[in-house]
Order: sequence, then structure tokens, then C-alpha cells
Amino acid sequence: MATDAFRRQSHPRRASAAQASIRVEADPLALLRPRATIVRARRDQQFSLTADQDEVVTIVRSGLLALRTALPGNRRQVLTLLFPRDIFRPSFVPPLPDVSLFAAAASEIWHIPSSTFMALANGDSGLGRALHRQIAEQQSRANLHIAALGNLNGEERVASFLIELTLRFGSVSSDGISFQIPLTRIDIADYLALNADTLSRIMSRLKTRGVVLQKGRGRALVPNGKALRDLSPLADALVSLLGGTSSKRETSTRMLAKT
Amino acid sequence: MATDAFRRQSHPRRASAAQASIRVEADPLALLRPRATIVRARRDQQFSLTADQDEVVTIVRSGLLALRTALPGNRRQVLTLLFPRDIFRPSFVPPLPDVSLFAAAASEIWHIPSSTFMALANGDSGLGRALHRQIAEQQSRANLHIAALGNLNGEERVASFLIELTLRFGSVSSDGISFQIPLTRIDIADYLALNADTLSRIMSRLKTRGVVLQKGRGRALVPNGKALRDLSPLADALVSLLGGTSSKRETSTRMLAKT
DNA sequence: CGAGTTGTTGACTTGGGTCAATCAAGGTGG
DNA sequence: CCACCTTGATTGACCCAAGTCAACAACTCG
Repeated sequence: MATDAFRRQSHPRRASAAQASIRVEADPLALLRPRATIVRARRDQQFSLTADQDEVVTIVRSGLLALRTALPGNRRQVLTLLFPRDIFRPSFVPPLPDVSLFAAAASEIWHIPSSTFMALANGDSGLGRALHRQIAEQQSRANLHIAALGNLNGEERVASFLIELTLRFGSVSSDGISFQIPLTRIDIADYLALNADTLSRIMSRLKTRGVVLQKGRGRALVPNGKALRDLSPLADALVSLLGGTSSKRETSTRMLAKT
Repeated sequence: MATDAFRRQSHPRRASAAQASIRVEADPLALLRPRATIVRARRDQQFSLTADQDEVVTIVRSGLLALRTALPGNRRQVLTLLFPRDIFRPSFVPPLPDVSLFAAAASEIWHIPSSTFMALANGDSGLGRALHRQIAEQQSRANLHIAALGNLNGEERVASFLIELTLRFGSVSSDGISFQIPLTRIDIADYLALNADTLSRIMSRLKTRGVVLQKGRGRALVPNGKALRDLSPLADALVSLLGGTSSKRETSTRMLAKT
């Protein structure tokens, strides 16, 4: 309800875009398949980031990639998580000494030479628009992550991350939203700019409060979406940015929204 | 001048290289001038973020824009700083409740309808490439900012910011690099995710150590680039991302690099 | 089954946030 | 021109969320 009101106020365009995309479930980027090299990656597999003459564009089709950097002094940071549909180019990587792209979960990835990609995007206006929409969404997510790192405390950041996971990977059942946690605690901590110990403490706290339940290794259940949502100031933004692009997500979205 | 260059679309590089400076690399985005609405903004002027049917693309030509959000509980964050050449679209803004774009310094801005912009970028491959290069640089900077917020302590973040300013706005003289500080302390603090009080303390500390010197209101001098550089783990990345694109910057870059 | 990860928890420390007092710098209007 | 007000900046005293260090528990895989 708060989300709806808020959408009307400040982002009328997004609301209509969301409506449109319910109809157009198939993504135009799928058209690139015949020109792409399809790569299946195991968990922890590394990708080369050497930018050659003709840069390679990477499109995530399933799974989860992470872009990680290590600064001197054992300081690590996961800069971005790349979810299905996301587009990655080596030129997005800042010139830091120790950066690597790796699969956080088993993933399918398409590689396309930049020149081919651009030629296709120029030729097909639907594809071109899809490309720009996708890049804009990723910018938007980067800005959201900046807001999270800059303003939220540990618990709020963890809650935001869990909301993101439910929206991305959650499936709804009678007892709540259950989802895979495709990252190790350490990677999650690096993504949220928390210490692994602190993250563990926060997770324990959430568990004893019943906000999330452990369901075996790497799986979790959120019995009450509203309770989780109330823990993150970015909940509305996350739902409106990520929610409602597939039928599965739509139910998680409703689940999160319900009072 | 820009009109002239526009007529010779086929050889834009040569055309403006002859006029502008010793610089080989011209600015293909300057070609957009005839189709743009030119806006001059005073300090603190706000820009509307209501995205209409046809989204407007904003290009910063001079000055400095800032994208700020305010989360409930008086928490504010400057998400991005937009420097000259930067491209902004409303769709880059995350769907947060209270976001505003404002001029942090007197600025010149070009507005172009998205459809026009895309048509031109599709028609002129030089312009298309410049657009993608620019977007990639901004992604890269966003990632760098994430790394800074996630891993650096207050002093390192402030040092990184000062390095960025010297590279952007610095001019070299016999006694060091002097530059304008185009933001209030509060905005800087919001950008660096610091408290204004803490920022003030850090600045005082740097002043007493002689790393930066106050030169009147809103102006500063860095007598020794190396000393400043040593305070930021991101110094190298900043120099290689921002340095060496204009003759002025080149000298700041050298100044920062010298031992 | 042991070795090596990965996760959890406790005790202690600390960087930076909060609150409050004070000062400096512009306006603005009389 | 000055008195007044607002906004921004600085500094001190105090406090707390999260980091650090260390011990240990729980899994995973040769």
C-alpha cells in the first residue's frame, strides 16, 4: 500500500513500465543467443577480466556472479552482484589492483563480442531499448547499494539483502517465502561491508526473533514478509525495482507486501 | 564551434582536435549541442526528476551536479556526483521516496529528449561509442565509490575525495595543487557517508598535518601530492580512471604521482 | 576418521556518531 | 551603516555499533 502510493507520486513511468512488462514476459536479450558463446560455470569459477581489442560482453542467464575486489590490508569488497539478465562489461570494472569476477552459484553465461553486440543493438530498436533499460536498472541498483552502505546499519543492510534474495529467488509456500542463499557468509559480509562475525551475530538475532529460519545449509525461510520488510528502509525501493517481473516474483512481492 | 563540428559528422575527431587544444581526444558528445536545450543553473538549483513519456537525458557540460536522497530518520546520502561530460537519466535513479538532483556549483547542462539522443547515437557510430564509454566510466566510478564506502575509514575516504577534486578541478602552481571545493561540508559528508562533525574533525587533522591548506572559503591547496596520495588506497585507481584526459589534469596527475 | 573450511559466540576495543556549545559568514531590512 | 537572524563549520564530552581476537562447533571431503 505504501509502495503503491509512493509509485504514483514519484515514479509514474515505472508503474506503467511494470504493467507493460507483465505482457512482454520474454526478454529481447534472448534474441542474442545465436550469436553468443554459451558458458556454464560451476560455483567459484573465475572469469578472466583482461579487456582485449574487442571487449566481451557478458550476459547472465541463470545463477549469480559476483565482482570482488581486494584492497591492501585484507580488505575485500563485493562490488556488484550480477543476477540473471544482467549485463557486464570489463569496462565497468574500476582500475583496482585485485578484481575478480566469479560465479557465486552454478550459472549460465553468454559471451558476445562487444562489436557484435553493438551492431545487433543498433540494428534492432527493441533490443537497443532493452539494453538501455537494463543498463539503467543496474545503475539504479548500484545507487541503491550506495544508499545502503552509506546509511543503513548492519541489521538494516542484512534485511535489505534478504529482501533482495526473496524477490530474486524466493518461492512462496503456505508457511512463508523460502529461498536459496547462494553465497557464503563471507561473501555476503563482503557485499554488505560487514565483518563475517558481525553478520553471523545479526543472522542469529534475526533467527531467534523468528524473522528468518534456517532450512538446511544454504536455504532459508521467511515466515512473515511484512516483519522482514519492516526492518529495511529500502524495502519499498527494492520491491518496486525488482518485484513483479515474473509470475514467481509477483507472488513474493505480494507476500512481502501483505500486512 | 560545436555547430561547425556537427556539420562534419564524418570526421568529428579531426574537426574539433584542430580547434580545441593539443588534446588528440575530442568530445563527441559536443555534437549534440544543436539538438540540446542549454540550461544554466545556479548553485543549489533543483532539477525535476519526473520522468515523462519521453525521458530527458541530461549532460553536464560544466560545474557539478549531485543526486541526493533522504531516507526516513534524517539520513541523507549523496548517491552520485555528476561532473562535466557525465550523462544522467531519470531511470538511473532508484525508486526511493525523496530523491533530488541539484547543482552543487554553477553549472551548464544540456537537456535532450531520450528519443532524439538515441536516434543520434544510433546514426553516428562515433557518438554511440562515446556514449557507451561514458556510461561504462560512470559505472566504474560507482563501483569505486562502493569500494570506498565499504572498505575505507573516514580519513581514507576524505583523502580519496580530495584526490578526486584535485584531478577534476585542480590547477598546479609552484606551491602545490589548488582547487575549488564546490560542495558544502554537509554535502561532502553525505557523499562520503560521514557525519558533518566527523568530517570537520578529519579536515582539521589533515590541516594541522599540512596535507591540505585552507585558501579562503571553498578553496584549498595541497602542497604535496604524494602525501595526500599515500592516505588513500584508491589513489592509483582514481588517477588512472580520471587522470590524463586534459592538459590541465595531466599536470595534476604528474603532481600527484611525483615522489 | 582427521584436516580443512565455514560458521558461531564471547570478551574487549575503538572509530565515528550524537549532542551541545560556540564561532564565523553572509544576507536582509531598518 | 549596524543589529539581527540564519546557515555552516568547528570542537569537546560522551556513547555505542561494529570490528578484532580467540576459542570452538559444525560441515565437507579426501
